[in-house]
Amino acid sequence: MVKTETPESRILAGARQEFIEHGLGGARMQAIADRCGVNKALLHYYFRSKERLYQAVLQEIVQTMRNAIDEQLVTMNPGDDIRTLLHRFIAVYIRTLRSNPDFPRFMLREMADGGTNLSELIESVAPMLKNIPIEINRRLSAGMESGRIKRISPLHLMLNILGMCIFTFIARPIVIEINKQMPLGIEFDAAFFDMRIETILDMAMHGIAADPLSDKG
Amino acid sequence: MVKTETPESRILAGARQEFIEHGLGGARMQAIADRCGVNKALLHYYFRSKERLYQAVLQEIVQTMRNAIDEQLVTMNPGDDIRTLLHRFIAVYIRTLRSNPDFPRFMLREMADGGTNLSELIESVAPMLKNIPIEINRRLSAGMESGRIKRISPLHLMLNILGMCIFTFIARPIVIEINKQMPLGIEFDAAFFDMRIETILDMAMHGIAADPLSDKG
DNA sequence: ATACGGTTTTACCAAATAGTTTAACTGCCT
DNA sequence: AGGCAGTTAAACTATTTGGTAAAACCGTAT
Repeated sequence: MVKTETPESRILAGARQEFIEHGLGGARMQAIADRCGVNKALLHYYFRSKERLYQAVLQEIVQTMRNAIDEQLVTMNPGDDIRTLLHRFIAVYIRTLRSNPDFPRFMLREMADGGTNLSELIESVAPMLKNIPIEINRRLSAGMESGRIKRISPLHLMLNILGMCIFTFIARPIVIEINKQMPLGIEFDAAFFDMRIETILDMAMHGIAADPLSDKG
Repeated sequence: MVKTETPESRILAGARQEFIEHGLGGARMQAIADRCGVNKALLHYYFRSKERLYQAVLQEIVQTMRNAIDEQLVTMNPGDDIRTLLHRFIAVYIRTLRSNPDFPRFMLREMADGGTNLSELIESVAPMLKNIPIEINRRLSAGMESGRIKRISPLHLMLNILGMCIFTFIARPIVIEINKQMPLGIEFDAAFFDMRIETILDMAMHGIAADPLSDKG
């Protein structure tokens, strides 16, 4: 008799949607209640206040992301070369965000609001922002010394890679809108995201390789 | 006797700040009035409602961006090669956003809110999203046929370049926060943004050059 | 049946807030 | 002085909304 759908979980689900769509300030408790077909009083019964409910939702999302990423990271082997590392890194990002398409929107709003929970969010993304870059940086340093990899600021490299990954999802509504105005036949399907991974990896690898072209002074 | 500071302009300035910091829903008319040392009634005297005031602010921001970009674009010459075009494109983006650091924040919130005004925003950014890419695409096609440039989807290329440019500003609060937790001596100064332009251009150019490395099947 | 936890219903409170109104004030022009 | 546009002050309305209170409802286990 395992209840797969407790009132709490239903409320959390409804609240998550509402918060994602309208943010903390814009969300309405009544709307949340309506979403999950539950009485407004029950929201306060389970979660003391709107603020606490929001925190619960935040925690849930962060936890989901953390798990998804950790799950993928265990496949990362210290013996892998830089290309494999970057590939894994990029794939983790794209795939995890793809299966949690709400996360970027949620995070963007948090950031736009000045994000009181920003540091918490950052900490939750620490595995991505710290551990992996450190591992990658080690390969980079080695590569630089051996001359196979060009001197590049790790920060800039990370900004570039993360930007290419995350912007994919940020631009989604824009691309869809443009697609409406002048159809380009763009679909956000599995193939698209796989192509994204390959393209980003390719650009990153060529970007860090020691100058194969001599179009720079 | 030119009034450089009309009541309207003062109100718009105050409103812009308030809307940027708290969004349409979060902004308070009283707070706007306080910001510019003006009576609340005057807000309604000049701008009928909160919604209209917001629209006015939106228009102002969009116009500012459009002007800044147009201004830079006139320097773009059809005879320029792909590298020059990309450099100009990237520089316009970085520099324009840098001198209007509020814009990304404002736009992100608009997008997070589902952006009723999104299509308008997109149209305003059309010169960047359409005209230039078209010009660049022409060079790309020519380069691809001649074999100097590798086959790459223009959409993916644009997502990559725009991502690297825009994420610079999106990540700003994150980088600052991380810098607090473990100081890396990162400054968002002119040198940093110039370096950003060079790095992005470099990565983009190497990314599109016909395979100089053979690390791909 | 009955006692109980979870749930609903309904009504209500208190605070915040957009917007209105009206009278008074202020500087400027004639 | 008198008038006028711009501006302020302050009280007020109407509405929304988070949160509370209390009574009733309902299924279930004892």
